[in-house]
Parts: sequence; C-alpha cells; structure tokens
Amino acid sequence: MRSRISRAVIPRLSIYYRTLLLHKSSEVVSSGELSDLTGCTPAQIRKDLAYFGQFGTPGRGYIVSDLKKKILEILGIDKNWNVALVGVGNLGTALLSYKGFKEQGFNITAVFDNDLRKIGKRLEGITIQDINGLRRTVKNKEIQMAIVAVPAEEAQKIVTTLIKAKLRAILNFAPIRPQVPKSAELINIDLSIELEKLTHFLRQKV
Amino acid sequence: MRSRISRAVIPRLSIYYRTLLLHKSSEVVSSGELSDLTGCTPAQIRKDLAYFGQFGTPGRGYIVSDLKKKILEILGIDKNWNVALVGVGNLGTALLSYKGFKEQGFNITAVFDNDLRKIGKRLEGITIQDINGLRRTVKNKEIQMAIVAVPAEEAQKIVTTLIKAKLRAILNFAPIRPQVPKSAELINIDLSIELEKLTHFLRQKV
DNA sequence: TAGATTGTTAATCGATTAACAATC
DNA sequence: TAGATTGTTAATCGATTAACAATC
Repeated sequence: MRSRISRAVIPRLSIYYRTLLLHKSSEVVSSGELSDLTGCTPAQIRKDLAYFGQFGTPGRGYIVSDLKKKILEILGIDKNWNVALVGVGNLGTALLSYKGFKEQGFNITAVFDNDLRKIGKRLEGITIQDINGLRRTVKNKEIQMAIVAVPAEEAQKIVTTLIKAKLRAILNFAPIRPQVPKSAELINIDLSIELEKLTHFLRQKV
Repeated sequence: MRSRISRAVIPRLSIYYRTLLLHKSSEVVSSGELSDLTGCTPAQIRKDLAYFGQFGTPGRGYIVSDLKKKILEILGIDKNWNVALVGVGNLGTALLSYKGFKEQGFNITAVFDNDLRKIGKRLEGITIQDINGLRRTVKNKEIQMAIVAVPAEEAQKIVTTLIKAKLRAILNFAPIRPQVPKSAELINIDLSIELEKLTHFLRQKV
C-alpha cells in the first residue's frame, strides 16, 4: 500500500525535473548530485522519488532519461493544456502577454471579462468574451484550467462560475482565498503576501 | 524570552490584516469571528498573535484599531517602500504596468535591463537604465527591495549584483532558486511550479 | 570483491490543534 | 455573577533528516 504523498513533494519534482534538463538523457545521476544542483538533501530526493516506485539503481543512481519521463508523467506535463484567463485588467493583460506559459505547454485559448467595453476586442490574437459564454467555450475548446485575475471583490463569484463550468484546476491571483469544493484544486498567488514577507524581514532587521 | 516565530505566521498576518480592513476600527473582533472570515482556526489565530504580545481582552476579543496598527507595524507596511525592477521582458513589463504594487505602497522607482535597445527608453514614466548604474541608483533613490524578472540563465548573476548593491529583500520570478547569503531574504514566485501542481492534480484524477 | 548508492525504517524537528486556567 | 474569550501548555500531526541493510 502506497503511503500518502506529502504535499511538499510535487513542487520539488518540478525542481528536480528542471535540473534533469541540464543532463544528457543517457547519463546516470545520483541523489547526491541532484542534491548539489537543487539544494534539497539527498535523503529527501530519494524519499520523494520512492513515493512513485523504485526506479533507481543501488550503487549507481537514476538513469536520467527514465527519471525525466517518469516525472513528466507524474506532473502531467507530457501534454499541452488549454487554459482560460478570466479578467483582462492590468495583471490579466500582463499574464496574457507573458510568453512563459506557452513555452511550458500552457496555451491560453480563451479570455473573459465582464467589462462591456472590452468584450469583443482582440488581445494577443484572442477575442475577449463575456463570462456568460464560459461553459460553452470550456467544452468546445477543451479547456481544463483557469487563471483568475479579477479584482478581489469578484473573485469568489468567478471561481464559483468556473467550478460550475466543470473546471477543476484554478490559479488565482486575486488577493483573497476563494472557497472551492474538495473536488477542485485552487492555488493562490498573492503578490501582496509575498511582498509583505519581505517588508516584515526588512522591518525586523532594523 | 520570546519563542521563535514560525515561518508560516507572517503570511497569515497579511490575511488577518485584510480581513480587519472590512471592520470598523472601533469594533472588537474575536478569534472565532476572524476564523469564520479567514478559514484559519481560532487557536491558530490566537497563537499567531500571541507571538507578538498580549493585545486581546479575555472575554471580549481584539480591538480592531489596535490589531490593525500592530499588524501594520509587524509587517512593515506602515510606510511606502521603493522597489527596483530588473528585467523588462514580457513578465517585467507586465509587472511594471500592474497597478497593484503602488496601491499597496510599493513604488517601482527604477527599472534595469541589459538590452542596449531598451536602455534609455521610457516605460510607465521611468527610464530604463543599464544594470551598471544599480548601486548608485539604489543609494540615491533609497531603494530597499528588488523584483527580478530576467531569464533563468541571468537570474543568479543579477541576484548577486543586487546583494552587492546592499539590497536585502528580493522577489524573484525567474524559474530557478538563486543562492543568497543568510543576511538577505529571497522569495521565489515560480509560475511553472504552481501550474505543475495543477496539472499533477488533473493527471491524478484521471 | 570493494565501493557506491538506493529504498526504507526510525528518530527528529517543527507546526498545528486541543484543552483549559486566567481574566474580563 | 455568568458567559465569553484570551494566552499558554500539552498533545497531536506531518514532514524532514539520519541511519543502514539491501543491492548493484
């Protein structure tokens, strides 16, 4: 019986994966080498990987190509994903013009806003739609994820709408923590909180 | 002797603070009420606040105005902060045009890039400078924080430069984890990692 | 075989939750 | 006073680290 995977493991797999990209697929890499490159301890790396099976070789280490393939599958980044963006204010527009998503296999294929002056306009080659069209578009375009970049006041309502449209993976930039059912995964990126960690640090030092 | 403050406390203070903004300063609020509004447990809220002293009233709760003031001080957001932005590619430009920072008291007062075609141009009213001018500008403009939005390959070099210029608080968007001395605080916001948490979740469900 | 490194169990560490005496 | 809620200590939970037999 497989023990429950610690929440902290998945983000570390992302880190391991990027490090593996620096290696030739034919190479073998040990937990010690990965430790040097990632800053995680060798024990932690072995334990993290062991959650998903035994694919190292005692005395040698891990075959880079095997490990890459395995992590790719675990993370679900062996395919592209279609993403809906809700809210094209400052931050939303910014995220839409950010090319990093597409490079990583995340395609923003639909954009929504509730501002009548914006609806119908094109941005980065995509026509801004009314949120009412969400359900149909999600189905037609096979969208699986959503990025929320609306003001705090609207975020809960939008998230509820997304859930109703059967979206189960949401990246939220609004500075609140919307409620979602357990069947969905919501990740909050709150720039204010991050900045306030820094100001707290600076204040403390004085 | 004050016990060491758990790392997880500070971001929760940010959350409590925002909830307090919804209350009149003259009101009194209990850990139970804050719990309903934040999703944190009452015990956790009381424990978090108790790290910084006793400012609740048994049988009543916390006076909103006092608590606001106290958290404002702890977080260091009772003043404005000057911020340098390094890298005006896609994401950097996006962040520069994002108005949320200024609203929270974070003023981006200097912008740097290493692209000769960009240096000297103006963006959002700020002239893009060569990174060589960093040290002088940091001093002249009393900049205390930096946002890093350069490609992964350049991030470590830039962070080292920032540290040399006596900056001690850095928000990094490059998808690597640069090394910094213990005297500095570096926070990484890695959009790929966050997205991969979501794709892992979706993959797992199938 | 000798040396190296995995996979796993036990020990440690740190953070959260529960419980309750003290207090308004 | 009776009811409510804090501040704090002890118990629990979960994640990380250390240690080492098994294995190449």
